[in-house]
Amino acid sequence: MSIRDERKQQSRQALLEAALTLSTSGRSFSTISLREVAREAGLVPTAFYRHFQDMDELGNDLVDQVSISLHHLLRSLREGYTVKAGSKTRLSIERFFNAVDQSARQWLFLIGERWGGSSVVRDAIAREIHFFVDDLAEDLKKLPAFEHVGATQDLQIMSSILINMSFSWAMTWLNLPDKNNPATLAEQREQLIQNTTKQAQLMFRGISNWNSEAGNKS
Amino acid sequence: MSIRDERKQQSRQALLEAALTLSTSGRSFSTISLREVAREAGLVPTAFYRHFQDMDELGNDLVDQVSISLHHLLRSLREGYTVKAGSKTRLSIERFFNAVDQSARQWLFLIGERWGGSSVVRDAIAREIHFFVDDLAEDLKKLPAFEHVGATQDLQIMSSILINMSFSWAMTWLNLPDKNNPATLAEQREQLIQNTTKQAQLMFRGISNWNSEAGNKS
DNA sequence: TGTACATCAGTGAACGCGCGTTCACTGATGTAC
DNA sequence: TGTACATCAGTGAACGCGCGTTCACTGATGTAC
Repeated sequence: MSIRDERKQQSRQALLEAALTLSTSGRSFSTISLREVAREAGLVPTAFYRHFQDMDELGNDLVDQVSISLHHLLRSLREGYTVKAGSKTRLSIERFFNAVDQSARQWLFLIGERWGGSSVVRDAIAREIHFFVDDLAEDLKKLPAFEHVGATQDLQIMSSILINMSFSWAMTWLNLPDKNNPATLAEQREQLIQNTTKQAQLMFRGISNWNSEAGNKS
Repeated sequence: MSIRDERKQQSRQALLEAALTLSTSGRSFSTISLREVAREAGLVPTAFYRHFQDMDELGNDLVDQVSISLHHLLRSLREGYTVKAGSKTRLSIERFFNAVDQSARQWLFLIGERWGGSSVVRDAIAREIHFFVDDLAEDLKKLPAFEHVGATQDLQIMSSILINMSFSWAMTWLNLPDKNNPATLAEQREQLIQNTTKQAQLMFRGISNWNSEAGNKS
């Protein structure tokens, strides 16, 4: 890549970074302006147009980039899990929250903008979440704990629950340090880890008692 | 109430309605302007200030109003459930989606703004969801299916899962009629009802195999 | 009941501001010979 | 290798627009007597 192309990519990346930071600092993607993004990236507003047609295009590309990064993260989390199968649920939850902390802005963006004010971003995220679910279902199929789940469709359903629950967990975790804390952050975190662990165990109990043929009771 | 007060309340309500409609028509609360809300309500922008100090105050009051309406709806749904205990899960899910359709704007607002761009609205919604969870936990305690769940904290956890899942279900349901539909709306709905029913059954299997003392396996 | 004054929801003009977008430009980097 | 021209990321001035907010106002409704 030529010097010129390299610098162009740097500016482009600076714009994407700026947009990600601004949309996850208490505001949302649809409330930030093109001029703000350019300013934060250290560029003049008009330079924005050398990289994106408008904020919609940047939003779409940002969803792609954030999704790739979270996809890799989830994949490595799961590989750790497969290798150490039989390890305690709590440990997996702790690993998950640790990963969430390391990619906090990405999680805040993806979950916060899932039902956000930009239809372009919403659609792009829906697409990516669909991939996440498919990919997880594919992996679950290989786990011993899921052997008894016959129907592929049932795996998809479980995968979809897990993804949705993990989004709730991540967002709750990331929103802990607000409120007029009755407890310290460490105490609140310990409490949430325990709650989340129980939620996950509840799920796995449901799964281990699953029967793909007759699932129409109660 | 005097004629003047009555008319004032009508205008106030028109502003709240306008804000609710505008923030659930593909955009979000933080992207709509005070002037738009006034326009939609049939008022001049300056009249807005006779009712609310600013959009934050309107947002806060809107969360209150929407929460009350959904609270009543959920309560009546649950009463129907308690009376007809033992009825099929699928029927409950169908009743739920029916209720969601009837209060579509309220659901879209509450779930969409839960992680939205306005911090005032986000905080107000967090508060209300906390009430929802407490209230549901209180009700679960009375159901035969939950008798064996000893710890009050465990009931809170189950309640919190159910609330979060029902939000996912509602949002998925309300977003069905988009996408480049490979199937008709009716087919997509039938599919979603089946999936959601299975998800609920999975949950209840986890619950009926729950043991409050030792929940630390797997 | 009728009159005289007070209240106050809604009006309309005006303001300064940040916005998205256009345009002609500059000067460093790339390319052809 | 050196020169002459082309490319194009980034600049800076300018535009028209909708915004939130102020202010003095109007006229229907409420209140006191």
